Amino acid sequence: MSDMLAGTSRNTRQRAEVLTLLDEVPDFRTAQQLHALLVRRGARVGLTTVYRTLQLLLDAGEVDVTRPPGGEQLFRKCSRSQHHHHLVCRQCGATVEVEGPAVERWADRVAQEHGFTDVGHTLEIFGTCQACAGIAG
Amino acid sequence: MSDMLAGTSRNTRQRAEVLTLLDEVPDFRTAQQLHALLVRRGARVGLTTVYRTLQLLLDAGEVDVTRPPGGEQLFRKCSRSQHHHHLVCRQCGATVEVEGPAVERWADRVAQEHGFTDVGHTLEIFGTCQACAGIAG
DNA sequence: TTGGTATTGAAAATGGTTATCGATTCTAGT
DNA sequence: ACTAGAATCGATAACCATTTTCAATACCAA
Repeated sequence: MSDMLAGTSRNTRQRAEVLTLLDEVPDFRTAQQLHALLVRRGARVGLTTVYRTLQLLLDAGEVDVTRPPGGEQLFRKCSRSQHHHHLVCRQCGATVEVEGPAVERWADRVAQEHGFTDVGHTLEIFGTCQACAGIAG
Repeated sequence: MSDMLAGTSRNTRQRAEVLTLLDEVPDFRTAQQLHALLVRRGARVGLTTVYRTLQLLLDAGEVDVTRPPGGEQLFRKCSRSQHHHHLVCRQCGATVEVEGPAVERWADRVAQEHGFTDVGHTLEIFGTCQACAGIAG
């Protein structure tokens, strides 16, 4: 697992299980879904530990989180660590990483024009992917 | 209150109180904050009713909702009913309505290119407004 | 006015997420 | 290896925003 976390952290079996799973699942998933997947494959990891590890990975910038309108938090280990956004299927969580340099500039400019500082933004695109449209279309 | 809601709905005192308050508060507020404001001014409205009325107004497209990372839902009656986005102060909820036609087109094009249908997006800019920066800057 | 129905709201339930805390496990030092 | 000390685990309880329940009430058409 190398040094997934800085400072005083330990490489435990549980964290390795969560990291391995995240590498295998390409879609956005809830913490509870990830925990269920771990249990199903026989990995003995508590739900609490899944939440904690995801929070650690979030702080380390190793995973992304998004929250669809009316839904719970979704986690995903993205291929790129740089700033980007997502196109996410509402049904299955299938994800496409997208970049929008023009959007970044636009958001920063708008905020600056109104005297806002310490600016950040959230931008996610939600829809139904081709596979899910074919099933329940 | 006129016909704020279609179909079988009634013009109750409680709904009028919530609507009046929303017209007076220019910033994004949580349901609980709005309820507290109502109680403070002597309006006898239950928290449940505030939640329910906000949901009705949401369905009717009369109020907007946003959810800052790690926070609860924020509600606001916007001046324009057409699609737009917000620049919101993390501290006080001060809000600026903004439009980004280029962003809309970009989001729809990206989704279409990947075969997604029934597409929507969330885009909000969060920061610290000038007033709050002056207080705790 | 009156009857039927939508609405209210206090209280309880819900459900995702976080805190507790004793048991366990890793790591460094010897 | 052994041991001490700290980090981690995880079952359980707590948290808290939001929703549901359901009996009492308020609205409105006739």
